[in-house]
Amino acid sequence: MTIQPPETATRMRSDERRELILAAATSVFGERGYVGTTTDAIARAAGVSQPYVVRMFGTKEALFLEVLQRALDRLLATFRAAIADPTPVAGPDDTLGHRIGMSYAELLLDRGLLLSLMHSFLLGADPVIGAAARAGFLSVYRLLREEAGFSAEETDQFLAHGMMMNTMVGLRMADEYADGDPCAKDLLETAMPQKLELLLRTTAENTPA
Amino acid sequence: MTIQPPETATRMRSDERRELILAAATSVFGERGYVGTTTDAIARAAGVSQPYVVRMFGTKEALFLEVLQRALDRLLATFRAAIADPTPVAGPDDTLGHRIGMSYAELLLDRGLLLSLMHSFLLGADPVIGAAARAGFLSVYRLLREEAGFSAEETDQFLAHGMMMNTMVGLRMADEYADGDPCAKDLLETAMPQKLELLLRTTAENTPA
DNA sequence: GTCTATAGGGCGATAGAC
DNA sequence: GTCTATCGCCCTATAGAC
Repeated sequence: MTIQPPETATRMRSDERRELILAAATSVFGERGYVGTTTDAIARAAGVSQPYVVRMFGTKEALFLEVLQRALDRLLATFRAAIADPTPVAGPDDTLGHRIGMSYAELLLDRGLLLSLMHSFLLGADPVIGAAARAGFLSVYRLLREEAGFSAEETDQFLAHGMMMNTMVGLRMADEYADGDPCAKDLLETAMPQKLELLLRTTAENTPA
Repeated sequence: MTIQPPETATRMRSDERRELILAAATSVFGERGYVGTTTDAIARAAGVSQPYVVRMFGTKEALFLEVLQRALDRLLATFRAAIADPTPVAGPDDTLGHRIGMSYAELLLDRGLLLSLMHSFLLGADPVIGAAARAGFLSVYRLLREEAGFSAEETDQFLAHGMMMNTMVGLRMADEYADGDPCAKDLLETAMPQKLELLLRTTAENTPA
């Protein structure tokens, strides 16, 4: 009883593996979507065997649901931090909307997080994933209304531009920008002001598809 | 030479079948996405055999690309008609943005059209589909800027709310609305003013998944 | 032109060794 | 706890009859 039970060390390791797999799954799900992702691709990205991934989470669907829940928790926590943080952001626009918007854009750095959510938003017809996705979206809506104090119109503006940003990321529109397309340049500079640099950084890392 | 060649009658029929399959494919792709859709599901929806679908379009990918192209052509034509149409719409808001926005919402009646496009917008990592999706999105952007005369900011607003609407449809958020969720009610009434009735009509038809 | 039958490959999940 | 091996299913695409 004086020493830790022997399982502790291994369980620690197991938890780390779990986090590693969840991170890999978030990335791959974000890139290829729920159906387009194979448990083998996740396993390779995490450096483990495919059956191990399935064993640890039961099913591919359960794994995706956990990725969604983590992404949502992270998103809500980020917004709450932005609401609570009294530090003003750089630049002339220091509204709460802008602060939360910038914190949203920073989530781009977590590879696949916003895209995994976005993919779930198109799976509303799926009885399990669709229900989770709707509940998740509504919880974000509620936070903005009730905790950030946004009006219905402000919330709509905020969410619409969030969906636009997710779409730009999903489209890999930054590739056109990098190729010098002037149209893509206008589009991205207007759709993601002050966030474009962040996007381009993320894209460079994600190049090896 | 006085009579039509005998192929004509059958070719007519073949074209009708082709349109039938394209309509079915648009619906199913919109509902389940590119990867989640089986050629067999499309075939059943169109009342033909699965190999016939593949034979007619070569591959599932080629079929999806044709669905995308048709959807895009339809979208661009709809916008051009709204720009050219001098008839004012009902209600106090008779800006060009509102007219085009309403014409966009009417595309909801074509089952799966906007959702098939939206699904392609998340497949930017796919070398073939991603390239087509980016080009398609940019062609819409160009039309709004050059033909509708929108500023960069107006275009951003328009597109952002379009993506928001697509997301609401993909999420089946109207189901929550129908279940009486007050949060979903606020959300939808603000995100899709004057278009909600249109959405609810579409959803009712799409109930059998 | 449209079908039935089926090949061929890939995927999620299970069994079982270590 | 993690692996290798493998089952069984499903899906795209092809072959070939009518």
